[in-house]
Amino acid sequence: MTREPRGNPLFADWPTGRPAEPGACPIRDVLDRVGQKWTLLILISLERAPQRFSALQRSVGDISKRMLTQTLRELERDGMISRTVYPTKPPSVEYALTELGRSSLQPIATLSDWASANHDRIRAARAAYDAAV
Amino acid sequence: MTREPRGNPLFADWPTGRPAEPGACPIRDVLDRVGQKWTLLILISLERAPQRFSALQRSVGDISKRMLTQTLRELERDGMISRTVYPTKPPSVEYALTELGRSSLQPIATLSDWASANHDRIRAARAAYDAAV
DNA sequence: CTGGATCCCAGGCGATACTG
DNA sequence: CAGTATCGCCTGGGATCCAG
Repeated sequence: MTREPRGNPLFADWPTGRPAEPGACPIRDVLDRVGQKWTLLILISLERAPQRFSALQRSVGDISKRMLTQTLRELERDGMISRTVYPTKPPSVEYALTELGRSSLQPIATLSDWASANHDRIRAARAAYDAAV
Repeated sequence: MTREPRGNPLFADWPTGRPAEPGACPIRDVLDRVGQKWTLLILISLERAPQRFSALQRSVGDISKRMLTQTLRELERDGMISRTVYPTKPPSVEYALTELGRSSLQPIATLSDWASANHDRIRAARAAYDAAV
């Protein structure tokens, strides 16, 4: 409640804009990932069962190979999923959630539940706002 | 667990790409908002106290007027915040969380807690991944 | 003081074609 | 099968100037 020199210390290294430390803020860091177009779809799809590249692509829907690869790489780098290569004649690669990845789905479910529960209110608010143009 | 014609029904209208229904999927809908660069900062900043435009701008940090205005509009449209104009000589406008907005901060806090708790693991995973180039 | 209008760039993302 | 490479579009978002 006291004065702060420039906003809340909490915010000090928040915005992504700061070129200082990439990944400085945990929340931004996680949110930037989760906010990406395909991340959640992939995580949820993998929650049902470990899957191979093409199965994943079919499961997720209309994702391009490019984005599937890219998102999988990022998730792998973050330790959310594992990638196992089986050196068969046509190579097959299986992706699976790690413990970390699985644990992330719990808080995400909380948010998702809120979204489902309040979506009607949001839509109503939008309709009202738009009507009031 | 049965066969689905084209992936999980859950995914049917998920991706933002679908021009069919904007806001068809609650989770995408909410996530697209929350994933935006400034949304969370503004919500959290307003949680501390209702604030006026310029106070908000200072509080959030290095946000431009453009983005502040835009994000506030979207949040207002979604019914997450309220906007009250006081017709003083130089007009002043106060923004505050609505009940809906306040309620959204709870699930967000859950996610945020997870992020804080696991950020070290994520950073470690990244370091390991990058080292293994 | 609180925005709106405009300009412009970087990056996200899709489509397509090629490879081990 | 599981990617990689390239291109090109479109949007997010910063900077700047204008207005009530």
